Amino acid sequence: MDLQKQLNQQGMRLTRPRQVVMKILEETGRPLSPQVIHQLALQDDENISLVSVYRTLDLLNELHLVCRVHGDEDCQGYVLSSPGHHHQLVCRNCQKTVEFTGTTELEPFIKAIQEQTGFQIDGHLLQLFGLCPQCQEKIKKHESHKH
Amino acid sequence: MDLQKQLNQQGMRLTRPRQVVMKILEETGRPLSPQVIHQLALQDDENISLVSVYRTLDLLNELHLVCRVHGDEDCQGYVLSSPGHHHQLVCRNCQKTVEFTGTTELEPFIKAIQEQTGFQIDGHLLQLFGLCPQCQEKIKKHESHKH
DNA sequence: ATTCTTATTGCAAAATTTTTTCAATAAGGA
DNA sequence: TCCTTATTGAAAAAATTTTGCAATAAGAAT
Repeated sequence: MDLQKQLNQQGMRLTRPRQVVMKILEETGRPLSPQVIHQLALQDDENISLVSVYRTLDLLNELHLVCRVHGDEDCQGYVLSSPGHHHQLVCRNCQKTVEFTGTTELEPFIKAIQEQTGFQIDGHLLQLFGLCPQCQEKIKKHESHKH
Repeated sequence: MDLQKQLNQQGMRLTRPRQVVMKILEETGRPLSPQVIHQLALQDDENISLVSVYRTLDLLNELHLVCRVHGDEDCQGYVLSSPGHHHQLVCRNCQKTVEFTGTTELEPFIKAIQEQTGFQIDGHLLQLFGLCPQCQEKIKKHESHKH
């Protein structure tokens, strides 16, 4: 559904800051911190405030239009996410992030843990890390130059 | 291996703050923020500084003796983690956290994603959420009282 | 035990990040 | 075009994290 409608239905409004944040996340396709989003907006001559970036990210997060991505050390970083349950696959070199699904494939695994631990499992957080095709190439070339 | 030895081998020292942080994490078995760890220490009459808690957590994290746990909204929260690759299963009611292994079971799944996306996957973050046995009981009782 | 070296601490201050307040603005239904 | 009010931006407050440095104490050596 259209963001405009989705917001209006709930008495909310599609404002400039919200459009800008969405656009930046769409175009970048990488996890971005509030600060970085703000700077990119300024570079784009969109004078939105950092405060609005925070507020917008909170909102989009509640609407499940973005999700957080967690690195090993740092947390923080938001990427767009499609409706429904998805997982993130992040390039550890360029941070490009793609979604993938597959809760079904996880089911038997989760069932097993459930039985082992007695926990009643009802949610999960799964992120994969690796090298995207482009970065694999880059690094291959770089390696060959060394020798 | 013994923490004392592990530190000394690398020219580091087992200090009071480090012992205290470890002890609190061991006893609590739940993800704790630096602030909370600090307060628990003070309650225990261990006058360590918040700065040391931060520094200790960084250190333990590098040594892979603790790991971060990420909630849906917030990040932040450290729990002990055993050597080797483990995953965390967190009770969404009481936060009690247990580890589980099972990278093997994940392999075929990861392979599939790898082929779909062209990424070369070399790491992952997996956390499960649910209710621990005790909280399941509590909630069951609570429910029955309502009716 | 005692001494010596230096890793580590704690404090104070700085830097950074996030939240709050509130008047001014602008989104969008009427 | 008007009207209501959700949302914004600016400033300030609050909270979190990092840094500099002198004092301390861990642990190896004597």
